[in-house]
Amino acid sequence: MKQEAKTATGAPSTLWDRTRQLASQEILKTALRLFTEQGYDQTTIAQIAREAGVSQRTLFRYFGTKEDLLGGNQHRFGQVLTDTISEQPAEVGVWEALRAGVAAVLALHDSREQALERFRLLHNTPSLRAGWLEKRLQFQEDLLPHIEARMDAATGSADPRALAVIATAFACLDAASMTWVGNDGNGDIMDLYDECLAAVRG
Amino acid sequence: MKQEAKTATGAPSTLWDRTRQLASQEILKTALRLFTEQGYDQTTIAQIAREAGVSQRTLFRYFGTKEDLLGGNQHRFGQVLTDTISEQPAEVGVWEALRAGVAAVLALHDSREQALERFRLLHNTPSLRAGWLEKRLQFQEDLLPHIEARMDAATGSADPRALAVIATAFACLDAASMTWVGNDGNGDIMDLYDECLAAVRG
DNA sequence: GGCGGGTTGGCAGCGACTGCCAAATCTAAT
DNA sequence: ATTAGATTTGGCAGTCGCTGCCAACCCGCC
Repeated sequence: MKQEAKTATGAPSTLWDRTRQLASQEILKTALRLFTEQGYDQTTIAQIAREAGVSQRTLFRYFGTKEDLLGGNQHRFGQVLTDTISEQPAEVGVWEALRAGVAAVLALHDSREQALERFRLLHNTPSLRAGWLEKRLQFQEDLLPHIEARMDAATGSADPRALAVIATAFACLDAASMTWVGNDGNGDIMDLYDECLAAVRG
Repeated sequence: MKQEAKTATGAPSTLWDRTRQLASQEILKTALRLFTEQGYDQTTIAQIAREAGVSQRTLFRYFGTKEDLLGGNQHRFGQVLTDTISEQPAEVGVWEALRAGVAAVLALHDSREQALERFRLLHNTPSLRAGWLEKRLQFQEDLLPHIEARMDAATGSADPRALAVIATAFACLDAASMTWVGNDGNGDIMDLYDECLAAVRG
């Protein structure tokens, strides 16, 4: 296992890796199809593996958990988030920096339809929501030092303010996306996000 | 199992229910002890059942999931929250009403030590955190109409503001309790909560 | 052709959780 | 007291997500 040349594109070199990637995509596609067709909880790993033409064991080697099959490369979300925020010029305020990060993450989706589909699945499946929220917690933790640096906050643990600001940003994103889904994808999420923040910061 | 008992007049009357309640408490106590002793994930249902003197099957009949063993009254949290908030006089603002609800819920814990113990378990065990967050989502949903009524918000789903306010309150509670745990229970959570809210609302 | 490193698949097993069924128990009526 | 009826309990098997282990396999390389 050697992952070099990440980020898609170009030459995956060895034919081997190409096969791997193909299998990976096939699994992902099958999983997403079954999830939307019959629901997340009603779809078993065994079924996905069978229809994708791999063994269960191999499926688990590609994707460690069932949640990972949702495709979202959710770990990339965190990467993009922290990267975008840390790239903001120093004089940019915390709220603006966070807004930029949120926008960058939202821009990751291929299409509005795909985003809506995923969001809907996420919001309507309790077991998925839980996992997502947990991942969000990880993001918050990763973001902490960057935000603390932008405030006059000490990095000690006695100051909850940076954490509160981050959590609030996520809370607004949550409220916005939930409303967005409820509206069947009409309107712009970022507008809703701004509206939420305005309501909170009065 | 037991015999005799004509204690006339308890509110719960039937000796039967009393036995049930006893068993329930025994299970809860055993579970909490084992959780703090060896960690949540390292404790199996089989072990709890064995040490509590009931069958696995019965344990699952009392508490539907392992998470429920953490302190059964989490569903009461939601009750107290919504009750407290809806009891606030109409002229009280949303933030104040939410603050009252948070304070009421925090007052539910028997002691500071117990609260700290539970919070620590919650914050340090990923699987537990996820479940807790999901329950919080339910609370948010239950709270929505009450908060919307206090704002000029329409009850339609197009307005994310009420949701954002609620989610922000929870976010601040999160940040506060996390900091509190990090500080080994020193200080008052409500002070931290106020600090968080101040940082967010400028 | 043969070799070594990474990959695959199957199998057994764990832990949470559920359905089913029979035995033990409590409650109420005879 | 002795029934009958409604509950509760425990055990057993089975599902589902997930992991460890091991043999078979496929690749590029000598």
